Amino acid sequence: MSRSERLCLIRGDQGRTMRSLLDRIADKWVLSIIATLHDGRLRFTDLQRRIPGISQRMLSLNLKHLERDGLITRTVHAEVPPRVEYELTDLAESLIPHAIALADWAREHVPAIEANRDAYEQRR
Amino acid sequence: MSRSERLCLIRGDQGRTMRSLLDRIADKWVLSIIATLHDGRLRFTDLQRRIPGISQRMLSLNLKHLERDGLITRTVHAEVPPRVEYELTDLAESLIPHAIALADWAREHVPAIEANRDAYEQRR
DNA sequence: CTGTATCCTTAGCGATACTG
DNA sequence: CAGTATCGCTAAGGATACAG
Repeated sequence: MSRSERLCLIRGDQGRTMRSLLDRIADKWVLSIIATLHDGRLRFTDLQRRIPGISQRMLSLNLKHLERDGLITRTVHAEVPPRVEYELTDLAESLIPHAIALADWAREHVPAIEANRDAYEQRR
Repeated sequence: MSRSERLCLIRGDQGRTMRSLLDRIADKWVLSIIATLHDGRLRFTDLQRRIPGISQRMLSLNLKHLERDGLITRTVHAEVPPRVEYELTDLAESLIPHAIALADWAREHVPAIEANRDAYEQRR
């Protein structure tokens, strides 16, 4: 498949698929949650402690969305007090290399972007 | 650099850089603009015509942001009527392979995600 | 042709309080 | 412990009108 054919997926009506993905992973907290769960299975409170700044509400909402999309599993243990554990699915794992690739690009190039931005602000 | 070190860039305070990138490229229209400009230099109206649904306001705003960040160049030709052309910088070009990689992942896996979502909605 | 300004509605999200 | 419910603020974004 040609480069431009593959690019087509990014835009127009064909871009629905790509948008669907971006809408999911670009949420403010989603990548933090996925990266944190990459360490292994964790329960609600552990996640909240490991992700500084996230509210209970946002953690709950995002976990539900990720579960709905099949990116994490939610396991309830029949205990008192309740214990609920979250874990990445293979689907989510397969996304991690791409996240890392993007992170690498960011590490290399974002400083240049921020320099451009600062210079731009100076000029006005 | 280890996998978990590279993942660290995604979360917590170290994640500023990654967020900065995501905040840019995950905007509703940014990837469409970049993909469209990948065909070559284009002027304002051409861009608007090739990106269905984008409003004049959003195109203008996004182009300004992308220029500010050094991802596109803006060239004004001294003519009447005015002609302004936009073009990707090398910085933006270096991002394209990653966008394509993500698009490929989306093409392969988003159908599964949407199937999961539908099944989930059925259950409730 | 290439934008900017203004208005307005909606979506995201944090804070807080409450529940099984 | 693991959430849900409610409220209120803010910012994103579309529509429209206007301007250089």
